[in-house]
Amino acid sequence: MTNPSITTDTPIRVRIAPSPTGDPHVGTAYIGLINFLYARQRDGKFVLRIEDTDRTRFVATSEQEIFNSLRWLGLTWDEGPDVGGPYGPYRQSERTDIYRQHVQLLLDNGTAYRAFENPEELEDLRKRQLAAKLPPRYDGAHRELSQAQIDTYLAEGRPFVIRLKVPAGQTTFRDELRDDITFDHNNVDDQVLMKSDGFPTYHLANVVDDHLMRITDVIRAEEWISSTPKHVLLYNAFGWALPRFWHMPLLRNLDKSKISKRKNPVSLIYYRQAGFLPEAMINFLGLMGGGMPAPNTSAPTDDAAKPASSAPTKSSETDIFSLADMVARFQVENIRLGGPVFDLTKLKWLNGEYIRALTPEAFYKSLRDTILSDAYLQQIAPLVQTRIETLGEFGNLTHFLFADDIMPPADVFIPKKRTLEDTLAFAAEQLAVLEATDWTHDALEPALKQLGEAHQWSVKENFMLLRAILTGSTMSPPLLESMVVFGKSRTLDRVRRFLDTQKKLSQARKP
RNA sequence: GGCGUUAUGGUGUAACUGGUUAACACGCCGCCCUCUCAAGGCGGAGAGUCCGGGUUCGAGCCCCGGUAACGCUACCA
Repeated sequence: MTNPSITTDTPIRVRIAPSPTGDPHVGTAYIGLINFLYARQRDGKFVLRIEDTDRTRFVATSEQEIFNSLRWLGLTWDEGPDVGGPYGPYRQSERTDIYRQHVQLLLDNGTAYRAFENPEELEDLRKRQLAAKLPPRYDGAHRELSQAQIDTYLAEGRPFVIRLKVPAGQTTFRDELRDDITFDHNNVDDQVLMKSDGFPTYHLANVVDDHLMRITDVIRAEEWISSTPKHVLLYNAFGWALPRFWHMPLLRNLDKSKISKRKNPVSLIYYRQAGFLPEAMINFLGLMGGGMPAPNTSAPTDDAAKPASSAPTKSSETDIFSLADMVARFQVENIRLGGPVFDLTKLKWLNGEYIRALTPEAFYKSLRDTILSDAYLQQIAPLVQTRIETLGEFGNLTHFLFADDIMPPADVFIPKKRTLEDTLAFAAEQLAVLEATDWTHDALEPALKQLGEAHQWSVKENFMLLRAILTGSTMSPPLLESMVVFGKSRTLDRVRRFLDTQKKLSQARKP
């Protein structure tokens, strides 16, 4: 009864499917790298698909930033929204008809059904279940509605979702890195496949697209393991062959939790703007989870006989390698499954190695392309023109835009009439507002002022605190303009680091 | 709570198909070099492989049972 698997001679096709909901994520780059390598090593195709089915979280600039960041790292794709390809469109928002047709198939063959509850009712159900200490999941109330009832609801124009009808039993699937994994269907929810707005959820879109795009290997993050049974059920419901599944470990914060912006910079834009070299970044990602054998271990078997008077292996031979090296030697099946900590300290060391390896010319060029680019300097110049009397003073006022270790002393950042605690609490509020605001002067100003009013902080106190955090001083070029120039990801990182450091300081003070 | 996954120094990894004193790198400490700081060189501390059983002449690798961490548990992906 199980579907035939993808056979070994099917041309390899893999994909990454990022969501344009914010800054491009290091996790996307990591999964992208593994997919890229897998395809390149097998003469396969690497597809980029944009999963923009969640209208509520959609960020307009995000897609382009995803393109830019992946290209910056050298992870180029063979098919995608911008380069086209034989299985397009590659943007899910442009494939809604396809999903609608396919979900109709499921409705027709009885593997899916309409459910007419609204979000409030579902939330209610959830709360009741939680209160009764039951696992929160859909109770299947509309699983077996009569045709008459359905028609009535439809005639009323009542909104509905389409859910997967999970049968009794269990599903076992093979994870290429872990062998068989079994889930009892008691633990698989009747997943929503089509939202009431007519857009599919990830689960439906992902299966339909992977099949239609002839994806042979689904290489994605471990967080998807729990929903794989739903996907398998969907493949079965359509009568399609299963792809191979490879679930990669999740990148972690220092405390081992899933990597998050609260605890670690995760934006690829941040890394680019903060002056990390793409070669170092991609190298570092290649270190995560292993999979990269030492250069001489996989040597042809013939000369394995000789003792190979093993000279101490230099770090430059084991930890430092290029994307091309990875294509040549990386082995996905050797990936270690423990979640690797994304350790900035080692990334910075690696980046330093790459910087030192540059010729003086190349080093100068990379400075001029990034931290000292014409574009950057041109944005900065107008901010200081009226504030300096000799050109030599340029650095006095702009040093914070070129430095990475800004930390204001307490007497600078705490307003006269505020306590340390209040100030830090307010700064945390500022961070939350900044995270949620478009990075333009016109959006930032009202957002910050509104926050100040809500907490009875004067504009002066409000802006001065932020100024202190960003510049380390109470005197600087105009705050909002400076923030815009400095960029969202680096500004947020600076505020987060400030809060983090202050938190550690106050903890150290307590005992 | 339920389900799933994972587990080697602080961190990233290595250890052939069970085989000897668990290796390399980052970080940390010390020394050398040096006008300073880096870089570089040399050296050091730091794990007995999550815990408890078992199989075996022999277990980080195999088996059983725990524990912990993480993930999922949405009309998000």
